[in-house]
Amino acid sequence: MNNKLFIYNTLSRKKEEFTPIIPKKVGLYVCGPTVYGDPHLGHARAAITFDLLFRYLTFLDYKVRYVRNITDVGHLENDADEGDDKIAKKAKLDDLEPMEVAQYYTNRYHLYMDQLNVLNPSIEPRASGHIIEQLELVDTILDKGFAYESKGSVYFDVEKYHQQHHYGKLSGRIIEDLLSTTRALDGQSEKRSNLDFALWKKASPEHIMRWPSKYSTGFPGWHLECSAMSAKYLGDQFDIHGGGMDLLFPHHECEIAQSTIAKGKTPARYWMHNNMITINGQKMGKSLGNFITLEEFTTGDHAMLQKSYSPMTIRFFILQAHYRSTLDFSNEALMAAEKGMQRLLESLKTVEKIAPSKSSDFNVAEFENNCYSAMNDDLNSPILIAHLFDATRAINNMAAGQLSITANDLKQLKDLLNAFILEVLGLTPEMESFKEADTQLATAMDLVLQWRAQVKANKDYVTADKIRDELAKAGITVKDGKDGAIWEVK
RNA sequence: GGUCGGUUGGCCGAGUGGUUAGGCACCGGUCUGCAAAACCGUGCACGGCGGUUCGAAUCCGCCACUGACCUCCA
Repeated sequence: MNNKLFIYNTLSRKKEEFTPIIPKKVGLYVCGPTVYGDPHLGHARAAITFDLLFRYLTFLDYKVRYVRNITDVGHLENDADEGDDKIAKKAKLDDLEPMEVAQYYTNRYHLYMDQLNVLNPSIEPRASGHIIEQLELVDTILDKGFAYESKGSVYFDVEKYHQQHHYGKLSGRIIEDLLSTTRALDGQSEKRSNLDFALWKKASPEHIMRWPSKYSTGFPGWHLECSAMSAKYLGDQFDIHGGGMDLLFPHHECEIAQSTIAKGKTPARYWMHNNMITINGQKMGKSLGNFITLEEFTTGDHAMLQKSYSPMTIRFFILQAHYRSTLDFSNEALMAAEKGMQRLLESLKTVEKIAPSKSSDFNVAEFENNCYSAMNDDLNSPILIAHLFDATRAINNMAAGQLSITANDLKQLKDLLNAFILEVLGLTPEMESFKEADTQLATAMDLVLQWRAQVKANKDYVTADKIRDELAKAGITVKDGKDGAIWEVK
């Protein structure tokens, strides 16, 4: 149906046809993690959502520069009167250098992104490496008269901005409502208005992460880093800005305000936001402390988890829901995803065994069209997966001789499966067997199963069943297949 | 309180003004010494009340419940 890519733009609240500023090139900026904790399921969703976008744009032959930052400074702790940022606070608790903490969690983030088969961005800038650029932005905004100094800190003047521009154009916030409902926080006496946000924050004496500036020794405000780094690597205006829905306000709204003043334009033309993962209907996140880390998923070591789940299962679980919908965590849903994914991936092997016929019962052109239409409709991965399951059933029927396909169609079908399952969705069969093989056990099991096969050949089923039962008690499941028995450790 | 969203069969989760989403589970079947696995097949739905319409789960209104943001968060 649609041969053009449409994406939902939060700015217009509509699906819009995607047209890049420069033909065939895309500038993409996504808010990355704050590295002061282990990556959890929520991080996986954001990363996979924009990995899907990155992969699909690349698949469509766009040259994409994908920038995803690492936030290693600047987040103000809401309960920290002294203006500590999160990383510094954690560092003191752990008695480590702040940068050591940031590096540790950056490494952890990379480790789990690799396991999820999330591609590396083109550039992964760190906020701490762009203090100079951020200070330049502070200067510019001050020069233009939309910021003011107060006790060594610099704040953005939201009310003045709103007189000439629209503060709330992205989030739909109404400034009058915000003024009456914004909470009074500590340290706000320095600000002219509750709505004003920090561009530069003076560091308290015990604050470790600090940089010199003409305003004070301090650190940049959180919203500034994305404005500075996106402009540096993608230009004053670029194509797509992504992030979690929870960043919509105030983070992205503030980015727009800063860039509008400093650069004279809205930084990005398309704003995309992934929805949250919920657990028992509530957002999974730090605030509620109800998050499950990616490590816990792979070990199964969490009270909420009935078993361990592979990173690929998590990836598939996330891709089975549309990125703008909430996705509810449950063991049942995870296990369903696990089984479904295995069936889907198995089709890649099954399709290799099909013998072509003179005629086709399978409409490859329609299948191809369905796959593209699904992705072109705002990256509708669940619909794409549904079509892939339709193909899986057809393939199984072909392998069973119930349906036929010509050699030409078969070739196309294989290509499409590889393209959409491996390249676009980024699922990898190899990573399924990520549990390291125990070769000694494997050797012993081979021996046992050979013996059992002999016993079975002699129709000594009592012994054969005894072997199977005893192994089951030891946690090893034996399944008799057509080509001999297979086993797995539970 | 303000702003915006959601409510789909046992579970997860798409979508559309009239035609089967899909997965998992269940049930039936094929296969198997048996079982499991695998494969094939079937059934079950659109929060409540009104309205618009030839026809609404899909559009509109009201109600109920629920979530996100408004403070760091993917």
